[in-house]
Amino acid sequence: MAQETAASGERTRRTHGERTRKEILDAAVELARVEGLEGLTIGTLAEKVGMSKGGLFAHFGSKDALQLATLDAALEIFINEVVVPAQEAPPGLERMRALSQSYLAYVERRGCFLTAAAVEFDDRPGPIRDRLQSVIEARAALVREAVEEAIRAGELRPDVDTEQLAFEVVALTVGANVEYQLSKNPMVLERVRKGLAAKLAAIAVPAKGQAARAARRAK
Amino acid sequence: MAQETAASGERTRRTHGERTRKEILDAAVELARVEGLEGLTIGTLAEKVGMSKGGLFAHFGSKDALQLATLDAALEIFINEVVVPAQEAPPGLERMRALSQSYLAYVERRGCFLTAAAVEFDDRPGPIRDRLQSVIEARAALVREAVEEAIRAGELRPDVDTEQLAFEVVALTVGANVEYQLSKNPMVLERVRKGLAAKLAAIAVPAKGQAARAARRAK
DNA sequence: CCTACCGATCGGTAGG
DNA sequence: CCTACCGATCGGTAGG
Repeated sequence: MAQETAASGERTRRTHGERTRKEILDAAVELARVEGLEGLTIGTLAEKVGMSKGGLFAHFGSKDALQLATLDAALEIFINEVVVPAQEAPPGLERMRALSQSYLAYVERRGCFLTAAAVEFDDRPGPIRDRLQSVIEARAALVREAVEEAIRAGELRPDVDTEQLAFEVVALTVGANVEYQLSKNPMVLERVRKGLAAKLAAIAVPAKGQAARAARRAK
Repeated sequence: MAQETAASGERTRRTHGERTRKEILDAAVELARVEGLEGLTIGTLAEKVGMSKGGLFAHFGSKDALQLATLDAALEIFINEVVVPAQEAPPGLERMRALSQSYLAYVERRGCFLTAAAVEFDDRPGPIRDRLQSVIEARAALVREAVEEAIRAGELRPDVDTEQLAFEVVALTVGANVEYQLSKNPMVLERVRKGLAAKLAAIAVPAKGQAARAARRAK
């Protein structure tokens, strides 16, 4: 999925250009993580990658384009570190758990760029806000799918409110991210894990012996 | 609690100075809600309140001081709109519900300034970050107290993990705030309310008839 | 990709 | 509280 061999004729030139762009965007993501996408500055970024302002500017054409490209680069990291690893887990309950685990590991390593950008741009109409809205909707859909798979697989009760559960899982982890970034208290991460585990256990279809009782209780 | 009659001798002059400062800070909070505390600018703020840059600057002495004063003004609003109304509810489970309700109403009206500032400053060491950390700790303590009161009043099971429950309530509402600010989808607020209600119901000491069964189940 | 520049705005100062 | 100013930096342009 990741490997795609290009015709080697043009390779050198294009590879160079794309590497430069990638290096710029890696630095931009790192800078924006601290300063925000609005605080991201062409001058500071140029200095960080050892390039002139004009030279760097030529890569993007406007600050808006730089911000969008930076957001996309951050989303690529999100996908690589959160979504892809979870996709390797079997669909259903296990994938739900894998998604939460990989998200929390990502939060612990670098903080959730998506959350930071959403809070920064929720009052700034424009292409960045639009993109964030659709990405956040896509994330919710991803979790909903995992919930639906778990129901189809008979791992979660069929009467589970899919949207509601997906919402709670996302909100809990996002809220934990906010608190963790400020406090860096590892207990925060432990508490989300514990809370999520308890929540899933409470609505899981119980194993063998308890099944009859559970069915009666659920009516 | 809100009314305090001052000696009327100096009233005019002092009242004027404080009203000006209050007007400035009200405008600052409004501006910072959109632009962030870092995006808050002395020039823009001066223009908004119809004052010269120099004149406004003299009120605070530095941008840092202006940011801190703005944060404090926003916290005062938070206390007035979220904490105080909930304090009028009887301690325990009802106060927990009142806290969530007033917080969600505040979120619906204006968005949570605390969350926005926390996300903006979680990577910026300094007095603002320090203040945010202590305020967020104070908020957690407030919720924990309400949980403990509910346990003492016999409304929640005595084996409830106080810290864990307080964490989950706060994280869920904060996560919902993030999503709501971006989507403005009223369903988000409904889902938090539903999620919180279900969570509390699940650990509440059940009324009369169910008490024995619940006790056996909890073991 | 560079240098050299533009007008605008930044936080802050001085003098009144 | 004002005017007038400071050096630095902003996003962006031009010409190479």
